[in-house]
Amino acid sequence: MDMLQHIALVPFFQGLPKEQLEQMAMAALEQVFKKGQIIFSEGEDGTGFYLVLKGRVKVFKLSPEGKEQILHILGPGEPVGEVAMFSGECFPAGAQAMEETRLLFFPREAFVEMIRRDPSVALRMLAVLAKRLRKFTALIEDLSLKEVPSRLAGYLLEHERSVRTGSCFNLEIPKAQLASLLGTIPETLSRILARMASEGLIQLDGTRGIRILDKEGLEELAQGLRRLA
Amino acid sequence: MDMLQHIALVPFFQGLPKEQLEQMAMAALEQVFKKGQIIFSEGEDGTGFYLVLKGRVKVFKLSPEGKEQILHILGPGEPVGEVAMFSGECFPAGAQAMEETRLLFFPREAFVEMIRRDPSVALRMLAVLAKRLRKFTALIEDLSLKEVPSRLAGYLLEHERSVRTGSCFNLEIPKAQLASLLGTIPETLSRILARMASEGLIQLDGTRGIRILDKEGLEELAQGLRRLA
DNA sequence: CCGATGCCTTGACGTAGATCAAGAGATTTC
DNA sequence: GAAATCTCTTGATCTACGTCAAGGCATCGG
Repeated sequence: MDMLQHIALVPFFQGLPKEQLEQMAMAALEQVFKKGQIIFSEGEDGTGFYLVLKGRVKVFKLSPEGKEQILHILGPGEPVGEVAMFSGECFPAGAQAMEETRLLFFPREAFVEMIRRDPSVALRMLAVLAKRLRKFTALIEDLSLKEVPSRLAGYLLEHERSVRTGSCFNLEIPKAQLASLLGTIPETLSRILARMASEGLIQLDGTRGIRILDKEGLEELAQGLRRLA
Repeated sequence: MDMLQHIALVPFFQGLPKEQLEQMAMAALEQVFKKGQIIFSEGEDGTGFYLVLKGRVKVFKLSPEGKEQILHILGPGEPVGEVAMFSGECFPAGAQAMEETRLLFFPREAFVEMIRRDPSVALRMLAVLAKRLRKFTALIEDLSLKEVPSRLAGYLLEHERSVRTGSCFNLEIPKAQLASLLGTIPETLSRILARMASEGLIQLDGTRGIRILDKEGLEELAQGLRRLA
């Protein structure tokens, strides 16, 4: 599949005239990253942005003591590294491939030029950034106003639709990563999953399998209306 | 001072051709809010955005139990409520006037039209959203990876330049608000200020006065290289 | 098939910070 | 200028969660 095909399939570019797509395809540079490879590090200069074609990328912060907070996990069709590009400063966080990942890199100039030709591209990007701000708002709320069981319940309800097998589903990331996404550590996550299971909210099945037994209960937990015993 | 004058002075619109400014001035609606008045609430629909002319606005989240987390405090020249407008969903947080405040309201359509006429407006807005994302990243990092003394030290260093009187300066917000901005509560903030004072890092002077005695010490604290005893 | 390496779980313990409660200054109001 | 209200401080306690340490289960290479 050639570059133009790739780009045309990305929701972000849907509905754009063919010349625009061709122009972007010309400017784009495909890059492949192996699992665990660093895509960029906090503090580096951003001269453009990436678009995920395949795989998953985590964007994260590290504390001096080595604790990690995942800011978001991005999959196919989502842009990465655009904040540095638009604010004209360095990357505020690092990015790493969580699995074999293919990315397209777009230099800043090509993108700015595209906006000049078709301002609707700007509106799309504004919508993407606005959605991202909304997600960050939710994360801030979680970290500041909710406790871990609440956050976890929210996550489970949101990702119920992940990799299903039978009536259960599988977490699509290792538990250590989930802990880092929820702003906690693996030990705590493990304990809370066990408590949820013992209260009949969920059923654990092997390392990654989870079955939701009491959806309402989880929803109450997520909203802070209920607490674990 | 008429509307056009106001708009022309806002950094956000600087350098735009006169017709554009006139167009925006036509579309803008001035609104005045008293101290404490709600500008919009979480969950409402956003049909446009606001620009602060005078005063200060806080954007915040509330927990079911009533605890507040301030997301940011916006002053003259800064836009408010743009996330809802661009993402096409409801406001993700509430906004309230912290003092007598004058705002300009711009309906969504007028702004979109402006972008079509001059795409550079979109780039400015992208830069604003990107900077905001960066600030949220820092807040997430604070909440997840730093402890309160660290966050407070960072705040003091950033706002040293606020309202100065002599060699001290005054906090420009009440301590309860500062606590909410740092993701803690007034009692904890009070205790930590007292500890900083007893360690000779700062000197407290009345209700809002603060003098920084040991800037390096605060910087080490902010970076997590040092801890309070 | 078996040891090794990495992920996950469980237990005992420590601590930052929230909660509850009471008082001390400020600031406003009439 | 006294009363009332608001804001801040300080103390005693509680608790959610992190830390440290050890053991259980997987998956993988030989």
